[in-house]
Amino acid sequence: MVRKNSSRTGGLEPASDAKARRVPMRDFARSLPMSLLRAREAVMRQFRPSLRSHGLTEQQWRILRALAAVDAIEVTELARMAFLLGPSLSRILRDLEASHLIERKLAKADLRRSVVSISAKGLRLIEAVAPSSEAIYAAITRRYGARKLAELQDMLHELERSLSELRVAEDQSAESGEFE
Amino acid sequence: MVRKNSSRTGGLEPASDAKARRVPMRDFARSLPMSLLRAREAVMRQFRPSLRSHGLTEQQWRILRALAAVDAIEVTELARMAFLLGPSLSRILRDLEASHLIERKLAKADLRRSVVSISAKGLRLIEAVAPSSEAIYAAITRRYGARKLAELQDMLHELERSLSELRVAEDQSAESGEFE
DNA sequence: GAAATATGATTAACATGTTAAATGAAATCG
DNA sequence: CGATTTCATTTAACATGTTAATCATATTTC
Repeated sequence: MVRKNSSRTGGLEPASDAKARRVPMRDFARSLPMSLLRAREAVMRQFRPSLRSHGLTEQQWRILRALAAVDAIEVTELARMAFLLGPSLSRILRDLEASHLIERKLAKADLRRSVVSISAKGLRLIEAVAPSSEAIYAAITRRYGARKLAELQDMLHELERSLSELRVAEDQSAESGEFE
Repeated sequence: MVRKNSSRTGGLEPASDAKARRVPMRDFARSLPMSLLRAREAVMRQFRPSLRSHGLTEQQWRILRALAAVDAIEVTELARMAFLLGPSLSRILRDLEASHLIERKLAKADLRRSVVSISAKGLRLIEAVAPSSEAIYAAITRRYGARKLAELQDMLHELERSLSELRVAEDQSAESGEFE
């Protein structure tokens, strides 16, 4: 029910032929991943200039904010909080530490782990950025509507929750395709 | 109204102090950007293994699908369609061309522009990937609910639309903060 | 129509995403 | 307790995101 038309057009001149859509599928531009990507980009476009004017990337800001919410935290837990993969986090922590925005020390009980915390300098930076960040968030909320925004967040969390129960289909080719 | 507590804690031992939150702000993990990021990641986690088994990245797949929907298209328009920045697109097109999945030629009327189209090999690849891709999308729709999914997409598009009218505040520090 | 300006596309440089492999330390097994 | 396995983190390698700069071609201006 998917393989619409097997238009094997042979080796034709690609631009001087029919202008009709070849493999339509589910109108690509309106797919869920694209909708989510575009919406997130529309939001981040509002924040990036402010962060950038303070020399911060989006991810660095996420880490500093996560650290500001706790006293100290292990790297793995920080990755979960800031929703970053280990390798990204590892690099960013190295740079933030070099900038003296965070501090790091080994866990006494387990030398594999290290514990990260924000520095006084990092806190000052957060306090410098927070006002414009809050103002932007408030402007977005005003524009879109606080009620609708809360509803959207609920639906996003529910999407995330329901997909967490869906096992990913690894080698689809070897399975019959039906799961449940 | 933002600068909650200016807890300039001096040069203290960062881990042996209070465990209370220092700069709470808007509970960071539930911010709109994080919600959108997490939701999108939950969705893409379903698709990536299938794409990967065909040697495709998410972005390469977006480009091929966009190209499959048209006969030929200029690079700038393709960037708009696939929602990619010029530099990313430029690199990916170079690689896709080297793999003979796309074809490229100069526009006769304007030698600055080039026109891209999908190749027969590219079409075959799409037809090979589409079934599992459609199956995954169908599974997501079943799980979350078709009605709710459509509603979510509407809300995302409305968010994107309403933010497009919000001018970004460049140098917040130099402005009085109110816009409208 | 030559100089200045604007535009389409690419390249450069640096940061992050993504998967695999490596490294070092802790836990487990025999 | 020594070998194996597991675990936390980092490094490696490659692809993309992001902004600035470059390059070639078009357009505009005088």
